[in-house]
Amino acid sequence: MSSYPFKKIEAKWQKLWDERGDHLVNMDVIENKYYCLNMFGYPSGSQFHIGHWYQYGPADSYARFLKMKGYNVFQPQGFDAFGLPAENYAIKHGVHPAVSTARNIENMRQQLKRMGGMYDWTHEVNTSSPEYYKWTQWLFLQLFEMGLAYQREAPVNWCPSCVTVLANEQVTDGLCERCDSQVTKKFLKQWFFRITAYAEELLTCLEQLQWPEKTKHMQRNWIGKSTGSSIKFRLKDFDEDIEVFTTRADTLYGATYFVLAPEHNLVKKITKPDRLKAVTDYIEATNKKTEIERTSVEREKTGVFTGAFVINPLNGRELPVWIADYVIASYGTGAIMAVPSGDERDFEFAKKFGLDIIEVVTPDGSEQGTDVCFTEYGVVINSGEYSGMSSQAAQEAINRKLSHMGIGGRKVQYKLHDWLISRQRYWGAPIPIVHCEKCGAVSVPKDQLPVRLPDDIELKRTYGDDISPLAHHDEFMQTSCPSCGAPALRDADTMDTFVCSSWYYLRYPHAKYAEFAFDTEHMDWLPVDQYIGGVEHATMHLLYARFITKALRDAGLLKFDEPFIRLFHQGTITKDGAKMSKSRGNTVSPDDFIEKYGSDTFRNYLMFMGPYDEGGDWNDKGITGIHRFLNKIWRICQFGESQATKSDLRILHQTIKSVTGDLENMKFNTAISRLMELVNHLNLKETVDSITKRTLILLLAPLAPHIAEELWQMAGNQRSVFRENWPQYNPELGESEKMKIALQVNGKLRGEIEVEKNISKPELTAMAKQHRNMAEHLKGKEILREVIVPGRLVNFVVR
RNA sequence: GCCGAGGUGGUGAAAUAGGUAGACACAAGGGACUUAAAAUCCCUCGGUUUUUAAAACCGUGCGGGUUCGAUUCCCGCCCUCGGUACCA
Repeated sequence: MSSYPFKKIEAKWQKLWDERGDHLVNMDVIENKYYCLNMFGYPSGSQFHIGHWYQYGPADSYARFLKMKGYNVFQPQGFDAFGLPAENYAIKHGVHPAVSTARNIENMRQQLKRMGGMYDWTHEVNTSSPEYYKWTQWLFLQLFEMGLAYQREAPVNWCPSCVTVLANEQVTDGLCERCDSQVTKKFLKQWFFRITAYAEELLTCLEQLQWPEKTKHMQRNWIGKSTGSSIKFRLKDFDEDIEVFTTRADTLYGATYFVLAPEHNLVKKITKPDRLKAVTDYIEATNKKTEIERTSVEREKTGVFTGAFVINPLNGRELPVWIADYVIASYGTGAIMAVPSGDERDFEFAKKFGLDIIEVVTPDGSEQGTDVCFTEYGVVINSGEYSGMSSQAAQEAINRKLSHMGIGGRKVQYKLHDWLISRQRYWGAPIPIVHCEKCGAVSVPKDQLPVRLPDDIELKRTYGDDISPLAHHDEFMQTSCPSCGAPALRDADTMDTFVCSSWYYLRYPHAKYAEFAFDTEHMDWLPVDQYIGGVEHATMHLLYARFITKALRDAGLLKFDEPFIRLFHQGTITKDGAKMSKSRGNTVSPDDFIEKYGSDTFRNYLMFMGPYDEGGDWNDKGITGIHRFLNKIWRICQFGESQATKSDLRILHQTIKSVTGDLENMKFNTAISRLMELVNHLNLKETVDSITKRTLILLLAPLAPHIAEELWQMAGNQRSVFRENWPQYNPELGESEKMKIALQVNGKLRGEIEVEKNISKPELTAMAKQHRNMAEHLKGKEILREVIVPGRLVNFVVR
C-alpha cells in the first residue's frame, strides 16, 4: 500500500513539538483553564500495549480539541512508580527496582511521545522519587495528627504469594487481585486510614459529580449505608451486654436465637464448659477455611451452640447464643438477633438446627404459618403492644422504647471499612513512624522527611512470615525516638501505592514545588475538570482520592470538596472476548501497526472502532479504512485550487457542526465518520477551495495531530495548527433551503419528495397525494387523518 | 442470588423529546486502469418474491401491548457482559 510519508512526518513533528516547547502550558493563565487529567500509569517494562493507546490516545485528542476551542489546557503525565511488580521483577532478575523503574519510565515517556501526546513533561511526577514520597509521608503524618491514621491489630487479608497484607478492595472472590493466590486471614498490627469518618459525605457528595451513574452506583453500594437500630441484649448470668445492629427492629419479638461471628471477642468468655470443645473446633475450622470456602462455595449454613443465652429486652424471652460463620465479624457489631420468620438466612439456619420460628410480620396482619418466611414490610403481629402496627410504625415505636430504656435506638451502619495501608514490602513509601518502647508510635518530625528508602537492600522472596524487607536493614531500622531520644525502631512497613495516587493530581500544577506537597497559594488549577481512566478504580483509587481531598480540606489546605468534577471511563479492548493479559497470552502489540500505518492511523482506528466508553474486541480488519482516509486527505490537500460552491460550503458547515458536537461528547467514532463523508465528497473532484482545505485540516488536527501539522505547514502556515481557532459553524451556510420529506400511508414508507423549506402544509399534502406511488396506495381509500411532522414526513391514515 | 449496562447485516457500527433502520467503514463479488502487482476509481452488497420499469412482503434477541407510526415507550421472558457476595 503506497501511502503518505507518515514515518518522516511523525518523527519530524514529535521532535519539533519537543524543541519548540509547543506543549508547555502557561500556568499563570487561569481564566480559561482546563485541567484534563488521565489516570497515570504504572511504568511496566513491556511495550505500550493497546490498552495504553486506548486510554491515552483518544484522551489526548480530546485535550487537543479543547485547546483549539480556546481553553488553556493542562494535560500532565506521570508515573505511579511504586508497587509490587517492580519488586517482584527485582527478585526474579536481580535488578534493583529503582533501576528497572527508571528504565521503564524512560521507555514509557518515549512511547507517549511517539503516540503524539500533548503532555507538558515539565510537570511530570514520579511517586517513587524522594521529592514526591516525602510528601506522601507528610500526608500520612497529617492524617495521623488529625486522628485519621491509626494502628490496630486486626484480621487482615494476607496474600502468601505476594507476602503482604492487602486492602479489601484488592481481594476479588477471595483471591489476590494481583497474583490470584488464595487470600488467608491473619492477625497483625496494621496502619489504617479512617475513611469511614467520611462515609456519609462520600455518599452524599456523589450527587453533585458529573460521573457515570454506573460508577456512582458502585461507590454507593461499596459505602453501603443502611439505616436501622442498635439493640443491646443482656447476657444471662453475666454482667455484660451484647449489641446488635438490625434494619428490622419491627421483628424484635420474632427473635428466637442469637448469633455471634466466630471471631467475636465475647465468644470465649460466654461459652459454657460443656460446649467449649465444639466451639473451639468450630472456630478452628472456620479459620482454616479460605475466603472462597466461607462465602461462595459453601452455602450450607453451619454453626454451634455456645450454651449461653441472651434476654430479649422487650419480652424477656431467652435466646440461645450460637456462633456461625454466616455472621461477619467486620460488619455491624459481629452479632445478630436472628428472626427466622423474617430473614431467609435465619430461616434456613433455624430449619437446619430445629430452632423456633415465630411469625411477627405478615402482609395483612393475619397469620400465614411458619412454613415460609416473609421478608417484606407488612403488619406486625404477636408483638405485644406493637401488634397491629405497620412495620414502619413499629420500628419507630421500638426505637423510641429502646432509647428510653437506654439500650439502643436508631442507628446508621456502613459497609465501608477503614483503609488498611500497611504493606510488608520494600518498594513503597516508608511509613514515617518510629516505635519507641516508652513513647509508643511517634511521628518522624516533618522537617526530617523524607524517611529515605535504603538502596542497599537484598530482596528475597520471603523473610519469614510477615516481616517487611526493611525490618532486616539494621541501618534503616535503628534510630532514636524523636520524642525522648531513646533508641527506637522505625516502622518497617511501606504504604499502599494507592496512598501515592490519592493525591498526585494536587501536585501536578506545581510538580517541582519544594516547599510543600502542593502550592497552597496557587491552587486555581484545581479541581480537575475532566478525569479519564478505567472503571476498575471505581471503589479504590477514585474513592481514596475523594477521601484524601476531603481530609485535606478539613485540614484547611484545600478549598474544594471533590477532586474530579467530570469523570469518563474509556472502555476495555478485549481479545476474543477476554481481557488482554500476559498470563492469558492474548495480548496484541500495537508496534506492528504503528510500523505499517503510523501513529495517527492507529489512534484513529481505535477511536473509530466504536464508542469510547464501550471499548470492544480487537480486530485489525478495518485499519486499512482509516489509512485510506488519511491518504485521501493527503491527496486532497494537494489538489488545485477552486472556488467553493454553495453546496460545497453547506457540506463543509454540516461537517463542522457534527464534528464539533461529537468531539464535545467524546464521540470520536461518529466524528471520524462525518469527516469521512466530507472527504468522500471532496475526493470526487480534482480541485478544492482554500476554505474547505483549511477547515478540513483544522477538523482533523485533534484526531491526527502529526499529519495535520504537516498539511498545515504545507499550506503555507508558519505556526502550529494547534494555535488556531476551532472552525465555527455558520447556520446560514450550513442549512439547505430544501428538505427531504418521507411519504407514508398507514405508517409505511411509500415514497420521498424534496421540497422547499418554507412550503405550506396544504401544498405539501397536495404534492404528497400527487406522488405516483402514493396515489397508487391512496386509490379508492378514504383518508381519515393527515399526520404532518415538519421537516420529516407526511403520513396519511386511510381505510 | 441481588444490582447495573447491553443484544441492530458476513463484521465493527450509525440512528432513540417515537418519525425514511443499517450512515461511515471492513470483508465479499463484479468492472476500469496496468505487461503484472500494488495503489486508485466505478458498481453491487439485510432477507424473500417478482422483474420491462418498478414494486411488494418480512426484518433491530423472543412474546405481547400502547400508537397513524416503535430499534426507541410499557409488560413478561431469553442471552451476554460488568459490579457485588450470607452486610443482618
